[in-house]
Amino acid sequence: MVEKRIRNMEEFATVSGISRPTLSKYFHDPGSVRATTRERIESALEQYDYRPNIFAINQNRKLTKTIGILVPYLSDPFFAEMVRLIERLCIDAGYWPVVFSAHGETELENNALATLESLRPAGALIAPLGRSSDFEVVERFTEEVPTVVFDSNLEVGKAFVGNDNVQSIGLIVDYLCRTGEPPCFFEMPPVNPNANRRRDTYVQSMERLGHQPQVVSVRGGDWDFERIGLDEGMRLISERALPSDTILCSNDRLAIGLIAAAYQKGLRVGHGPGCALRIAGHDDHPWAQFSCPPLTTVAQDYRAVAERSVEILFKLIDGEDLGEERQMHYFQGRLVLRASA
Amino acid sequence: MVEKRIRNMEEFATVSGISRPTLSKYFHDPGSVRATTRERIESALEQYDYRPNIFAINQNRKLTKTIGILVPYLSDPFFAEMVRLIERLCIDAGYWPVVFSAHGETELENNALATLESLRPAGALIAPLGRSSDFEVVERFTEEVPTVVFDSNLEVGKAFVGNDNVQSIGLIVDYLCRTGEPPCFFEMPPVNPNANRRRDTYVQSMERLGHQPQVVSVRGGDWDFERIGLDEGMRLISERALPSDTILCSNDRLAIGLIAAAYQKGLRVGHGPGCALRIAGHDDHPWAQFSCPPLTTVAQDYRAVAERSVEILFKLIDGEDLGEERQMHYFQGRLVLRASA
DNA sequence: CACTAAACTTTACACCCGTAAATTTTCTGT
DNA sequence: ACAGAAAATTTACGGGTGTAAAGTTTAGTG
Repeated sequence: MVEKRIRNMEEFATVSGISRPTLSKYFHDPGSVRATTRERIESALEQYDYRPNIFAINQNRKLTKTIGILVPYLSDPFFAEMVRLIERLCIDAGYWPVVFSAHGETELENNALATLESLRPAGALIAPLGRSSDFEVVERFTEEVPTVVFDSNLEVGKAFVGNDNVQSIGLIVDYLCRTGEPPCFFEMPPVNPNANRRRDTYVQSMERLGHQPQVVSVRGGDWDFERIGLDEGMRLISERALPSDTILCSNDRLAIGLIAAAYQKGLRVGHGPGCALRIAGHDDHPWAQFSCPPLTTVAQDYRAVAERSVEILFKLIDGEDLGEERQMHYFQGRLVLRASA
Repeated sequence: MVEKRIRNMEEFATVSGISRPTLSKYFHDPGSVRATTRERIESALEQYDYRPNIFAINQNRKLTKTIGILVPYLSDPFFAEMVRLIERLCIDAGYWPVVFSAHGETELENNALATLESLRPAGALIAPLGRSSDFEVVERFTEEVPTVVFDSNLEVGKAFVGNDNVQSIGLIVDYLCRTGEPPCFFEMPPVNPNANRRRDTYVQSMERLGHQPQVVSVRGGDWDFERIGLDEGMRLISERALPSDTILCSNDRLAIGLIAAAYQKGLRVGHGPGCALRIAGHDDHPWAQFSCPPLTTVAQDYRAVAERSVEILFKLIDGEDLGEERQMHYFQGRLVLRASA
């Protein structure tokens, strides 16, 4: 590595003895220049530390290599895991993923979308806040940027990829009814369409099986799900307000909080003899297998959702026609039987 | 909102009746133009949807408003939480945080640093991988970009902010020795300097108190800590290989896995009568309070670390002289007594 | 109303790279 | 060795904004 700092492509052209337009071609696609030229450039790159200025590049390219990823709450292990998978797929495809979190707030989601749009990304993968999203803002964004919506099905963009909540909730309700007392449904005020869909499906599934649906709704409006599960769970147990000894939670985080509540109240959770409660969740969060007892739940197919989302986005970016209809891809949940129910 | 799309600042200058240099000043700092002018600009902004092109802005500014945040593993709840706090502080200060994760891999860390550097950020807050970081790459980065290192004290950059592991481990070792059988130390191959420091401090603390230190090291080299805690915990319990009934884990994630192992082996964890094991952790991870039983641990001061890191970075960015010496800020841990030990 | 400082406008150039067009060099196959 | 193709070079312009310099308008003061 030589002392001299290269400040722009012009200088690098001088020291490498390659013309600037050829260098520009090379940096855009190394395969587009002759092998001998490529070797000369690359040996120069080893001597002089130079990288093209990203801002100047993107200013002129209609199509940047940026892909925006927006999630409602990055500290939620579900989204953390989805982002991890998606990022990897983007990187491996030569894109540059940029992650934004709405931190659960409408205003920050709008900000993130605005910032993202001004980055002129090739495309975006977004999981909207849902209920508290500013619909028109999100819609306008999707009209400007090729976008795949995942997880939370806000009716915008050209495609949606997510979990088939009707199938997955049906699966676990069937299981719970088949193996013990029919479940009640434990939920908090829904933050997105998934939560509503899950509750409605629970009700329908119970009715289909000839049982009386019983929904337990507790307060709490932020993203601190385990806390809500714990606090409200403690209260419900104290007040003996749970209408069934089998509790299906709207999601795993709530279930983990509820399991903690049961533990602290001295109630044994599980399906064996001597157990007072059965608790089941939904999602198969990364932490679900480490609760005590491990959580029976329905696994969302994280990898399938991530892969299909990215796949469709790449098609959109490549200008492939996906037809007039808005595409919807639902992946089936998979029953994960552990000790809690 | 009017139909016509504004394509650049020139056009916006025409429609708003304000000259382009004044607009440029306004977008850089709204307070730098006269109130009447500001009002005219802002009323025009309501009519015409215009935002300056980020790429063109940053191409000319030596100092961008971008702040890079790099963590070793974004799905780790500790880092997810740190990123959440840091992002908020940056946004509130008018900066534009960009988050990168090394996904636990040296190569991706190097990539992220390279990408980040080419963004010409005003500054960066990085938690290096540590042991598997490419020291020279990280060092070179910190020479180019004002950087605050947090959590993992790689000896680079102008400042480090993190937890005082000597104090915090001393605290919990004291507590455990005072209230029951002296602890053994449960660790996996250290991924960063913190893990080493914690083990060494454990050994010293035990010797200081006149006890025989006993370190249980298990294999496992990735970031799947709970899994390691569970699998190796099951093995150790089966083989009766734990040298003490009190186990201090290198971090909370390991402890949560170990608690799950104890539960699955039918061992009661806690400090009451009838308990077979005491298990303690370190960090006060967001999930520590929801384990069964809730985890006794030492809380890192997340907020203090985030705030001090950002504060120092802003000073660095403002060109304040922090002196020749590399600054090191250690925050004290706080004992969090719950039911597990 | 005159004076002054602050704020604004006009003009012009810079930043770094993409890219098109015309020209020259190099490679490929016979 | 030679024609034709492929690839490189030279030249030139454009993109959207920052910013400096010089000139003009505005606001504030007495």
